[in-house]
Amino acid sequence: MLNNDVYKALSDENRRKILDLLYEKDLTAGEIADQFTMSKAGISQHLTILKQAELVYANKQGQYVMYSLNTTVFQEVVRWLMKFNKEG
Amino acid sequence: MLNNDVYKALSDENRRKILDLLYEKDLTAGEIADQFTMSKAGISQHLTILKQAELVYANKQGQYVMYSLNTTVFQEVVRWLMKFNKEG
DNA sequence: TTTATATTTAAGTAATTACTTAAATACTTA
DNA sequence: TAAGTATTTAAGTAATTACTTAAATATAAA
Repeated sequence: MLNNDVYKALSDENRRKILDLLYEKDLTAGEIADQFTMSKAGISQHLTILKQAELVYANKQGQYVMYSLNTTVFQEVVRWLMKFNKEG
Repeated sequence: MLNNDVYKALSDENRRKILDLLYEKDLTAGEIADQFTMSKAGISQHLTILKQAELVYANKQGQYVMYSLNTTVFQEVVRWLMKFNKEG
């Protein structure tokens, strides 16, 4: 995991929205795409970036790919940001 | 403050390094630039992006501009990230 | 007031990013 | 096996980003 990949992944509004959706529940690529006006291919590319940053897991289930959050990487970002935060 | 500006600002490695430097102590634009191989103009542009995201303050002191952290905005980012964090 | 120093702004450019559509791949079901 | 559905990959493009150098602005000091 490259630290830079995580911040780059988080820098896109659509990708942050994907994370918000996955926070509610696990979703297939198609279910995620349904929440956007963008093409499925575009969403697939965003999912690849999130996967590479290790912010999400992808599990093939038959012809579907189920996406879920990988919460472990968020910690590192929070840890770095927390040091700037008055409230610790 | 636009939320998106903050994530965009944090997505660049050089800008994160600037924040790390300012965490140690307040610095003038020139002192910051001295820590990089990049041109002073390039650093000035990065500082503008950090200012716009309200991650730093800029205070003119004579011919110098003293930069310092604005810690308040970090909180919002931490708050969003924390929800994804098991330990949050 | 001239000269030097600090910083920003402007203009241009190369690289990267976020998309698109079309084609390919993988699986399911008739 | 053929056809349908889900997803990814490829190829192309427009917009954005991160830089550069040169010029402009502001202050300080000779």
